[in-house]
Order: sequence, then structure tokens, then C-alpha cells
Amino acid sequence: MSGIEQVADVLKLLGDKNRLTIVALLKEKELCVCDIVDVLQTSQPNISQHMRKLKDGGLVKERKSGQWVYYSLNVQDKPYIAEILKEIPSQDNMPSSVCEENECCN
Amino acid sequence: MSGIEQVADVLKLLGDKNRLTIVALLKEKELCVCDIVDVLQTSQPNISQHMRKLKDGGLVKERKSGQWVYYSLNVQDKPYIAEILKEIPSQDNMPSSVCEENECCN
DNA sequence: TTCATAAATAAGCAATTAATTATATAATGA
DNA sequence: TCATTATATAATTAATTGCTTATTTATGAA
Repeated sequence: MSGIEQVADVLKLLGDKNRLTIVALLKEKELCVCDIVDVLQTSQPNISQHMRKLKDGGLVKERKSGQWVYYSLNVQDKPYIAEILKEIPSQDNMPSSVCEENECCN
Repeated sequence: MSGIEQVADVLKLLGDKNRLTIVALLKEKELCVCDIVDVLQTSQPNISQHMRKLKDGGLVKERKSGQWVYYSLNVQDKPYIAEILKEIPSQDNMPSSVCEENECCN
């Protein structure tokens, strides 16, 4: 069961622009770290640390394949997150076409 | 329109246990600062500062009456907040009967 | 006016946070 | 083996945050 503290912790995770953008991106499809680095235009360690927080908070799960780590959403048990993501315009999610090309994962 | 940054700012506000509890309390009825101080068992300035953040973030509105300031929710335009509050068990909202008695506002 | 109560503001501080840089680990292929 | 790529970890720093204490403002009553 989710107490008020657990909900607050989840919202704190989503209360960061980069992490909220990552979660919105993952709503579309799973992505590897380098995809996210390309889209958010920040450093690889920065994204790596955000992904760890999201994973520790139970919001994403990972799948390793070769040298890549693919992250995907793991929020079936938190329906309010779907409502939050409805509020985010999709053009904000995918600021460039980088993600479609998946350059770093070819 | 609410961009991703605006949503993140709202979630950051709700990502604090005290503020989330306050919002959950206000879902039931409007409350004055001293009511909230009683329920959350913290200092008056602490609550006052949280209320200012919630007000600046547009989540609550205030109504002054005599020496009291009553706060109420102002989240009609943010349906995802209702979904978040559904996740919070109501026994966590009202940890004591203090709020029912409204001691400080008599 | 004086006193009491409610709330806001200001200043200070300890803890947390997001980011950077540097380094380490791991997998792939030459 | 060695080099390259993807990711994680560690250490550092600057900025933010939540809280405390002290003070101020404002309202109402004696």
C-alpha cells in the first residue's frame, strides 16, 4: 500500500524537469541511456544518475542487451502517473528527431 | 497551456510530505494556518512558508476573515492532482481529531 | 491605548540536490 | 591483446530546500 510518504517520494522524483521528460519519453518506447543523453542534451553521467534514482524509486526497469542498457516504464501500479503524463504535450517530449534515428544504438 | 516545466514545478511542490499532506487536508475543507499547524505538529512559520509556496504555485487560494487566513484548494485546472489525492489513504490525512474540533479558530 | 492572537517575513543553518569532471567497469570487435 | 563504445560510480561543488528562531504586521478585545 502506498502511504503519503511513498507518494511524496514519487512526486519528488517527477518534480525534476529532466526526470519528468525522461519518464514522458519512456511512455513512447524503451530507450537506452545514450538515446536519452542525445535528447536531453546533457552529460552521460547526469542521465545515468537520474536513471538510478528512477530505478531506485521503482519507476523504471532496465533490460541489458550487449553493451546497452534499455530502460522502460514500470508504473502500472501508479495510475496517477498516467494522468500526469497526459498533461505533457508530446512535442515537448521529443524536441528533436534524434530519438527516432536512434543514432547511438546502431 | 501547461508545459513540461510547469508540470514539474507543480510536482516538486507536491513532492514534499508536509505540503502533500496539506493539499490532502484541504481536499476535505478549507483550513486556517493554525489548523494546519495543529495537525502537522510543526511550527507556524514553517506552515506559513509552505502555504506561500503553494499559493505562488497556484495550488491554493486564500480567504481572509478577521485575524484568520483560510486556505482552500485551487486545482480545478489540474485534474491529475485529483488522481494523486485518490492514492492517499484518508486516515493519513487526518492523524488526529484536532482538525474536527478546529480549536484555534473558535 | 494595551494586550493577546493569527499570520507573515527575515535571517541563519544544516541537509539535500543536480550537475560537472574524472575514473572505473563491462561488452564488442579488430 | 588492444581500442572503442556504453554505462556506472566517485568525488566535488554550487545552488536549493526545509526548518528554526526572532521579529513584524494585522486584527480584535479589554
